[in-house]
Amino acid sequence: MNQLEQILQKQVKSAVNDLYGIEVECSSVQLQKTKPAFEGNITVVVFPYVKTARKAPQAVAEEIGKYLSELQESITLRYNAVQGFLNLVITPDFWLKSLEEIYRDETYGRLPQNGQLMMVEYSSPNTNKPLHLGHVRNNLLGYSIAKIQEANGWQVVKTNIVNDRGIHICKSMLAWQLFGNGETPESSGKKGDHLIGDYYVRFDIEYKKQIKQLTEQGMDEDTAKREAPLMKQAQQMLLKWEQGDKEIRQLWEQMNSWVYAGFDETYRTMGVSFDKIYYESNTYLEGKKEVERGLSEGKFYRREDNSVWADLRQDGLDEKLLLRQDGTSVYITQDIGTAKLRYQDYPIDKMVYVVGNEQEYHFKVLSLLLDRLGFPFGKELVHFSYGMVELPNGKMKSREGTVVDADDLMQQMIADAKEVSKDKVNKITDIGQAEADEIARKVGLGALKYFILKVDPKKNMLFNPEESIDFNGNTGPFIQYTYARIKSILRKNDTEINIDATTTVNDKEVSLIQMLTQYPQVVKQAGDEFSPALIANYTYQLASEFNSFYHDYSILNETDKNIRQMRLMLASSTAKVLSSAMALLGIEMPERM
RNA sequence: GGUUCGGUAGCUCAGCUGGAUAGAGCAACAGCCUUCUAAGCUGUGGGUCCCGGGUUCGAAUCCCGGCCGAAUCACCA
Repeated sequence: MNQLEQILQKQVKSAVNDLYGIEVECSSVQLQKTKPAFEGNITVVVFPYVKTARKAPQAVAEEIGKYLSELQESITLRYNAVQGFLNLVITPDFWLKSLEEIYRDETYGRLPQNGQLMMVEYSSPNTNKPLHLGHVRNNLLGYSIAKIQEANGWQVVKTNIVNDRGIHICKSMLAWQLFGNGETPESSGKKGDHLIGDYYVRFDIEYKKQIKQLTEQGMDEDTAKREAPLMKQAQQMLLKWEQGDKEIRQLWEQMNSWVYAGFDETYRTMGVSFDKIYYESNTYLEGKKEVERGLSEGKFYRREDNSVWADLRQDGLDEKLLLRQDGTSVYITQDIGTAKLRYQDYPIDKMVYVVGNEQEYHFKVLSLLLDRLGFPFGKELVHFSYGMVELPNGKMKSREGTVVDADDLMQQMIADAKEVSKDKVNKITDIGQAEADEIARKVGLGALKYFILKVDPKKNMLFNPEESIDFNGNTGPFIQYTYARIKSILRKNDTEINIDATTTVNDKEVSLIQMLTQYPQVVKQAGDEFSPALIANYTYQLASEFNSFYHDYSILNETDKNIRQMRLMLASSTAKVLSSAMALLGIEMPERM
């Protein structure tokens, strides 16, 4: 709800009351942006009043229009009525005042602190393989959501739960032990996470060989999978890990440290960060304790085989295993422990889990279990569920080698940006190699981030590795470029930026100002709906609108001083909003490109 | 099979809390740089908004029923 809408809703409310005796809520007054085919900035939809008014839509629109334009405090310059649509042209004075307010507001678009704390969990990698495109979507969404909620007044704690234990890690460790010959990141020059990932793949290859061998000897496949020596060894290793075997723990710590160094580098390149990192190796025992407590309080039950279960049938779900018969914990058990520790560490008012939609069932169960265990936050948790990234031939599968590696992808994007910008940047003669590299980095990553974030998070999205991500059109670089052009103008301006109340504004200027006034609502809505895509699409429209204005009108060469000043203010405000909005997406803006 | 989500231009996506003639980008075609950065701007062509009913002044949008696709319903995480 911005100022324009507030004023008009109030005025329309009193109009229909005075004219027809209809009582309406301000919020029920329907306003929309005027379609380009008609003259006007904003349109009042009068259909809701025609029945009670017992007049034709056209007449009602005319009457309300007349009323609005004749008010003492009217902001309506002209109006026209078409069918049931009342199109209003708002006074230049109103637009100029709005522009100046935006220009002067240092924190435009940000809501004041609401005094509440939101924790956002995202990323949550396994430590047995490097990050891929699926993780990239997760990380970008998580980081952006954190920024957006901050702008909406929340104190945000970004957190990461690292899945650093379990059979999958043992597989990598075992393969390294058996086939690694002591290879290290240093000795091989590989990034730590990639090194470990290679051994995870190696395990799978050798494991499959063993299965094949066993089935050829006449064993059925399921048995072969269980009986393969490698699998047995991996399970053995997991058991030793749980028992705290020194040698295994040491190996585990060694390999994890390599992976973390690799992840840190990926996160740094991606530009995401965390305020607090949790490790499942530290939280799963807490989870087991909570399950034991629930058991003793009669909230869960033990089967004859010693396994522990929760009965969720009354909630429309099924029974859920919480502890295996050997007492080891499962995925959900760890999440219970992690949740408990987090609430011990922080006064969390809202907990958000950025996790793919494949885990919707999991979070329904988690919510119910936490609630049942007496945690007041159980019911309130938010599973920010996003869609998968698909390749042209379907889902990414690590085993089939169809994953798009995060590091490779980012480097490729930066290289592409370098290629594209080579000629263009050369036009600006004083850009050196260092700045050129920095520009390529921002542009390449900007293209990637925008490409991913502009899509509605709920939906699955398609990535075709064969087609490079665009740098033209509805893209990150388009917006960065618009920003760089404005900054170029502002650098060349040496006059003070002020505004004169008698200045005129043309259609394109009004359109731009109007779009700028919508920014706070967009931020609010993006926060309410957890949707960076709303920010992305708004930013594109704003940049697009500016480019059209830029093409048609000169700023620095405008001879009318008042108009020039107003345009400088408009350009500056546009740059401010563009960069503010892109920051909410985690996208950096180059000053030149 | 149950549940959830999706189906809009050749492709990738907006629009979905009901409003005017359904929008962008890419791709195709035609124009615009001696003028603040052409990663830009302007124009042309391109649609059974999956199908069928219903609700009403009005439906891509809401409801019901189909069809198609995805996810999930693990002692994997």
